[in-house]
Amino acid sequence: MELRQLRYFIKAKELLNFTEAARQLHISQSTLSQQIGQLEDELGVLLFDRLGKRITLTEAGRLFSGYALQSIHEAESGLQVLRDLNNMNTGQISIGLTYGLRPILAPALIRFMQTWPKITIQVVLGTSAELLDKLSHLELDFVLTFHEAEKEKQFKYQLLFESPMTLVMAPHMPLAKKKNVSLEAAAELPLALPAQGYSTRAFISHVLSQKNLSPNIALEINDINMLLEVIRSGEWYSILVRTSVKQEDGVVAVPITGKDMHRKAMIISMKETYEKKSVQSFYRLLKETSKSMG
Amino acid sequence: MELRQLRYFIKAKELLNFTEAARQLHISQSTLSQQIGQLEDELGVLLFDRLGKRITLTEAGRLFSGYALQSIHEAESGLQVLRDLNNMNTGQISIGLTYGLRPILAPALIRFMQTWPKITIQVVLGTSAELLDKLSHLELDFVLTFHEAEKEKQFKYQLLFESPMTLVMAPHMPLAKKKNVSLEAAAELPLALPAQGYSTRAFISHVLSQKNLSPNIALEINDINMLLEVIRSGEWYSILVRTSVKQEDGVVAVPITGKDMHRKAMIISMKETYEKKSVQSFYRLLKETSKSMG
DNA sequence: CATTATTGATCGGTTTTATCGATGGATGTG
DNA sequence: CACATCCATCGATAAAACCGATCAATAATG
Repeated sequence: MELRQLRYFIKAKELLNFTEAARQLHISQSTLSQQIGQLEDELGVLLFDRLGKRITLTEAGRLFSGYALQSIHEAESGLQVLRDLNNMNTGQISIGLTYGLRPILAPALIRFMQTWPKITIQVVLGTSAELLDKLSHLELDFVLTFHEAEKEKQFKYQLLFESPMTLVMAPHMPLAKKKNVSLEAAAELPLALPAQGYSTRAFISHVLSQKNLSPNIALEINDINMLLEVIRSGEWYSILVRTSVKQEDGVVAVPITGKDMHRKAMIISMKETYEKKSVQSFYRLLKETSKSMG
Repeated sequence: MELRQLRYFIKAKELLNFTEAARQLHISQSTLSQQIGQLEDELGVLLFDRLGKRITLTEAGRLFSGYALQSIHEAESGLQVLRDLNNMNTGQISIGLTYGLRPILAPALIRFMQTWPKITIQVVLGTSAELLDKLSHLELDFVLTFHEAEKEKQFKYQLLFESPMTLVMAPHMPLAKKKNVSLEAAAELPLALPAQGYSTRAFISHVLSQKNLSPNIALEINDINMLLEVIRSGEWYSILVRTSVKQEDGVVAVPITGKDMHRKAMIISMKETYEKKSVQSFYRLLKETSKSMG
């Protein structure tokens, strides 16, 4: 059993396709097939079921993959520790980001890349659930998302800021001059909301159902920028976290009243794994950037 | 970086002697030297300081070794999981044992070897501190020891039984017929005690100093059997946990009064690491064996 | 202090093995 | 039914792990 074989196995497990996995690993398909076979021989069990051309993970493969992943991760953490020790400042950071928090990451990202030019950064957009799943599989260094639910034991949570939910509309709308607006009033309006799957949408649905309100949802859009464009037209209203809306978007955001009508922006990372110097530095940048937010 | 290299590194780190490490790894010294060198090249740091013929771990080596060990351990846990899944019932168990608990392990060991004939068992005798150190370095599956001090977060504790401290003497001594005896009385007697380093000795010293008693220690012996032999002569008394003394030893054990005068026999293992089926079975045997104890 | 033994690094040469391209069988797909 | 796609297998090749011999440095010994 060698780390090389574990790496091959993990990639094959992720893609469930030897040909593609071999391509991504920069080896030939035959090599991958042989190395997986060799690993299976050594372990004494099949890791994949070969049903003709399709392959699926066996129960053994599922059990083993967690340990394989952890083994690889420990070795790479060791490497990273030594890099940090020597201030090599190289390596990669993988960040999970939900759509609503994009405006937060951008400025921090720019400042980070100026101080850590040799670090490669990968940003993965996705839903909160998807990203936390990736995080727990050690595919991400941390996740930036809104989070109010109960905390899981395996994760570490750092609060960045709290931000109120706002009713978003074109500047010329009558409500635009109000200091705030009630959720009940908002539910009556023709709404254009982020599509299902977005954490903001789930949050809105949750608070509405708690108050037994059935909103007037006229439009669902998969993209925040397009959503804002639609709002600017003045036909519809939307409900978004205030920090999702920037000044230059040309819309007005009026806070919605109520004690639960604010969201908590969090950095979520794995507890009890080595945290690279560069990642720690990124946390500081995010917290500084966030001071003015909320 | 491959597991092979990590295994070589760990062995070299343990022995701080490449020649001997290579011998134990069944490879030549030149191979070990090359593989360590290759690993160091890849990591970009020296893991060992070469001061002529002596080698010592560098700071980098110290940092890295924890991750290397963990990486190897995860891979081997994965292997063990699959063996358990297939009821292969092979492998090795390493047990840390303190002297005072030898009588507990022996019967469980015999029954275990009857039901799990293909499992190799390694028993390591040592002081509690030594063994817990080995445990935390994943060199042992579990440790069998008396333990009253506070619990450490990384360990899991399973209570086997509690057993009173007793005054041990030859059967013909006057005190031998008493139901119990006070610590104060015991401190006056000529005592033959286990030597420094034994957990029982540390415990005795601790309770005596708490009561401001200075005992009359006439003899210190490094071996429980020899200690008992000396006691049988009738010249001295000793203080031991009751379970350390068997019927056939030909001595009498009279409980010492006082609420803290009993010791807790524990199974201590690592939290959050995979526990082999065979080890779990060993726990059950130990608990059954212990029911009659205390 | 000179001698000897021991240790780790290095250098060719050998063996092992990881890898590749080609091929074939199996299985979906149009 | 032809066709594309996927994984396993085979022989050949390149890479690497490994070994024995040797050397320099150092510790141990008399």
